[in-house]
Order: sequence, then C-alpha cells, then structure tokens
Amino acid sequence: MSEAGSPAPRKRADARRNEKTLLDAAAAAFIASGVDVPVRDIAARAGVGVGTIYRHFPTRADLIVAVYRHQVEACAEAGPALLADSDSPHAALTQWIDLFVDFLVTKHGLAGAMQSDDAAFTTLHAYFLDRLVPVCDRLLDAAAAAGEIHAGMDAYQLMRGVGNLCIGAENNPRYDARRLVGLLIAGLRAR
Amino acid sequence: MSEAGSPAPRKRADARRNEKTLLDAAAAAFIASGVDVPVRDIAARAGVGVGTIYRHFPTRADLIVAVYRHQVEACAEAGPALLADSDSPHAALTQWIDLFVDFLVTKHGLAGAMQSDDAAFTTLHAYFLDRLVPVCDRLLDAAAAAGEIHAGMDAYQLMRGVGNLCIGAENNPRYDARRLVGLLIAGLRAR
DNA sequence: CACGATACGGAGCAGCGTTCCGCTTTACCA
DNA sequence: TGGTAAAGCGGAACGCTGCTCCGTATCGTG
Repeated sequence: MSEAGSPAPRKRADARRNEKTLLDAAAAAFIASGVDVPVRDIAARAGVGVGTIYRHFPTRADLIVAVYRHQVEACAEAGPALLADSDSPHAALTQWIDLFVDFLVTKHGLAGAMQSDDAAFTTLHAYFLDRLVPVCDRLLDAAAAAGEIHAGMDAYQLMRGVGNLCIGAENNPRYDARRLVGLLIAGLRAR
Repeated sequence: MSEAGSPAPRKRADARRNEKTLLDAAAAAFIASGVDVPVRDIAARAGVGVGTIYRHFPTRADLIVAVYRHQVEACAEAGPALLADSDSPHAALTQWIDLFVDFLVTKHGLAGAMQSDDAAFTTLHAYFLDRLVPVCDRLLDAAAAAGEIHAGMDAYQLMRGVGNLCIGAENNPRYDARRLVGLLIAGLRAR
C-alpha cells in the first residue's frame, strides 16, 4: 500500500450509483434505439442530467465500450478456446468470426460506429481493435501454418472488412451479412 | 406533339441556370468535404439560398444522384462491354467490380450514404440499385453459366457487400478495400 | 408596359451534441 | 454531532445542423 499516492481516491457513493444506473440505462437505450440514441434520451432513462453522462463518459465511445466490455472480453477469450477445441484452425477461425458477426449484428448501429473515422470514436477503435485483432491474428497464423489459407492476411484489415459487411445487417431481410462474411473467409482459402 | 398536356412546361431561365450552378457547386463541395457536406455550404458556394437547393433537389439523395448520374451510367454501360470483350465472364465480373469500387472509394462518404437506411436516401438506393444490380446480375449469370462461380448469388447482396467494404476506404492507408473485395469475389469461385 | 406566375432568399424552428456554473450532496474531522 | 471543503449534479444555454415558409424579386407574355 505504500505505493505512490493511489491515483484512484475512491469515488463518492452517489457517483458510483449513478455510473451503474447510467450503464443500465444506456444498455436499454442502445437496444431500443441503437447506439446513436440521443444523449438526452439516455439521461432521461437514467433520471439524471446530461452533464452527469459527460462527466462519467466524456465521449459516446467511452459509454459504448463500457456497456459492451463484457461481451468483447468474452469474444476475445473464445478465440484461444476455439483453437484448442476445433478440428482445424480454419474451423476455429470460421466459428470465431461467426461469434464476432453475431455480436455486431445484434447491436443496432454498432458496426457503423466502429468504422466511423470521427475523432470522438478513437476510444472505440482502440479498444475493439486492440482487444480483438491479436486474437484474430493468432487464428490466422494457425490457419496459415496449417496450410489452410494463404499467409499474409492482415488481421486488422480482415476485422474491418467483417465489421463493414455487418453494417445495415439488422432490419434488412434481403441482406445476409453472415453469408457475405462466409464468402470473404472462403476467399482466404488456399487452393 | 398533341400528346396529353406536356407535364414539363419548360422551366424559367433563371431556374435552369441555378440548377446548373448548383450541380457544379455540389460536385465541388462533395469533393472538398464529402457527400455529407452541410447544405448551407453548398448554397454558399453556389451563391444561392438554401431554399433554392430544396426546391431543385428535395432530398440530399436527389442531389447526389444528379451529380453522379453520368458516372453511374458509364459504369452500367461498361458491364455488357466488358462481358463482350473479356476472355471469361469471371474476368469481366472482376473488372466491372473494380470499376464500381473505384467509383465508390473516390467519392468521400458515398459508400456510407448508399448503405444508410435513412428514409431520405430511398432515392439513392433506388437509382443505384435499379441501375447497377441488373448489370451485375447478368455478369453473375454469365459466370455461373460458364461454371466459374457457384450459382445462386444474389446480385443485390453482392453489390451491398461490395459497397459496405468500400466504407472508410479513403483516408485510411491500412485498409485496402480493393483487396477485401477481391477476396469476396474469390470466395464466389466454384472449387 | 403591366401583370400573373414562377422562383428566390434567408429568417426561423426543431433536434442534436456539448459546455459551464450555481446548487446539492457527500465524506470527513474536530 | 455539527461544520466545512470537495465532489458531484442538473439543466440552461450555445453552436451547428436539416428543413420549412412566406414576403419579395424576377421572368415571360399579352
């Protein structure tokens, strides 16, 4: 405990309470109206002022990251597990991408937000990519080592491509993101 | 000429002049700031009031369509031409998709606008898809008939997928839309 | 030239993100 | 327990956006 003055002096009780309330309200609002839901709506759901949101989560990206952190972690941890359990690295890759696609298409507008180059979304890029790209990279390496796919595919690009393909997948029955992502992965295959 | 009262009673000279001016201003503004440039900016460039824009082009989509109509037509007409000139239907398909990708990635934000499900963009969907999907469909059919790709790929879905992959391709050197589109097309190949 | 029809301009409204500051609540200490 | 400084809160207010609306200007024609 003698370590340099603890930089996190424990927040006030009402602040912690509000943070929890806000996360719940935001999660509900995201489900109801997508991740682009107006800040005022989230504030109203939580019964707080908009200032409170901005104090806890300076940018929308911070809020999104906080809401979905658990699910992203789960996805990241599933990578190595799938690799260990599957028959082939390619099968593991396919399953893992499926997991990622499922995650994206069930969160209205998240895929779109993830590709936005708006400065406010830097946090979102940073977190999602830093957490998931290395996982994807290991899967790609394993598949390449097994000779199942061509080497040299950049995990970052693949993830962005998959993310892009998921844009607008909800509420459009004529567009099947999973199928297109499947084609993309099929295109990786060594012939 | 005796046909039912001509429904286009020839517009006033100033109106025609303004329409032309607006198209030029919009084209310049799109290049400078992307297709999401504020309406006021376009009006300022053209030296007109915002009301004038809305009178000529009720929605942003109408303006975008008008600006890019020529290039879309050229792309549509290139389809049959490529099919006639190429060694194989698959080569023609690849070249045509390349043309489409080139078009999209050079127009800031157009790929994004094309996927937007905002009601105001219905016109954009309608025009782009109505014009290009049939062309793509013919190319797909020809390639399938030649046994080069699996049958049953929906042209609409493919176009949407390609469009999606082009989102954010400008101003991001680490993301190569062309390569990913190439993988997607490769994924179509019959094995 | 005069007079309707047509088109124009831009003020004004509503919805959004974001900031800022007076007031309230909390935690701590005498 | 009561008092006080710091931490946190609420929401008015600002700037930027799309879009509408109507008084005014311009055009084409008899």
